[in-house]
Amino acid sequence: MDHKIDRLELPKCMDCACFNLRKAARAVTQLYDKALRPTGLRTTQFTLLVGISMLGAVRVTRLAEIGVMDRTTLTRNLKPLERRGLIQITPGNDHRTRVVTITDEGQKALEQALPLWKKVQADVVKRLSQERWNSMRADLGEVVSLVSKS
Amino acid sequence: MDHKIDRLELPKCMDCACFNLRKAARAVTQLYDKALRPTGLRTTQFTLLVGISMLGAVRVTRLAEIGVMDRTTLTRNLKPLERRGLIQITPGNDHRTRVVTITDEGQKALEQALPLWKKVQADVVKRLSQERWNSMRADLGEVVSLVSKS
DNA sequence: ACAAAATAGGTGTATATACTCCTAAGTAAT
DNA sequence: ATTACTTAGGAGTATATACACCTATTTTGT
Repeated sequence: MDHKIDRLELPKCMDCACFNLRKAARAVTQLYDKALRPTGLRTTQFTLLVGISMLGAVRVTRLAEIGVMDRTTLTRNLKPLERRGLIQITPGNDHRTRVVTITDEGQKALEQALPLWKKVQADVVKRLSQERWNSMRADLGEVVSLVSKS
Repeated sequence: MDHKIDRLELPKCMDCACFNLRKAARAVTQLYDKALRPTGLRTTQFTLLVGISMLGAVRVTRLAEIGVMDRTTLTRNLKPLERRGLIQITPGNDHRTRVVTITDEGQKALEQALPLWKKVQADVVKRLSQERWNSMRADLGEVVSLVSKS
């Protein structure tokens, strides 16, 4: 019994949107994480700190929605930040909720990380060209909204 | 001491290439994983099976390179496939190497998964439009090659 | 032939991701 | 007021990801 899959079918799978997006995400993550390494922050953590700092005080579920991230994923991603004292998680007025805020330590870490992020971001955008990155970012947004409506 | 970060600095971070790529990757992964769920395969696993099936017999490091994936990540990603008997890992002629091959079980799983993948892929491409996906895929490839040359 | 260098790969550890199932607390129906 | 429903969130489990460090094997320089 030879396989029933046509030899021409499998190469098509290299066009997989999920594979190509994940691959690109892995690649840039390595680049950004390396750039942020002196701060001890991963890019995921940096992004969370930025969001928390901007929002002031935010519920867990809301923060998860913004990142198109599962709520339970966010809970786990907050752990290392809390352990390092960069954020605080306290019960909200609605006693079901938990509110996340950034600490002074967190602000300081953010100040330290910001110039490193700016450098690697500028480098990536420059090498892609600003136009290409603009259209790419729009496309990525389209992908996200497409999935949200599923 | 009020924070020294200009109020206009943080919103710029929402343009982060890493954040936007990871976010989009999370979104599509949820879509594809859901589509493949009846097979018990995650999209990552499906992609690996496709690659292994196409390449016939491939060394661990080579397979990792193709996916722009850390070698040790691949090692761990192969584990669930091996445990389910979908692939085999055997020592190569060069006794340092390990060669990965797909099993009959793996071929069968692939046959089962292929139409489900085709459906979700076609759906995504259609909703994005073929043109947009084409340009997007080219952009993603550009990102990967950009990072590889760092 | 043998020591040094290079190569292939795995383990330990830590983070990232999400599904299923569970508890607690608020809200609505009667 | 009490029950039913809904909402917010965590815990258990499993996969995904990669860095630092380790071992084993091959290649290379002499």
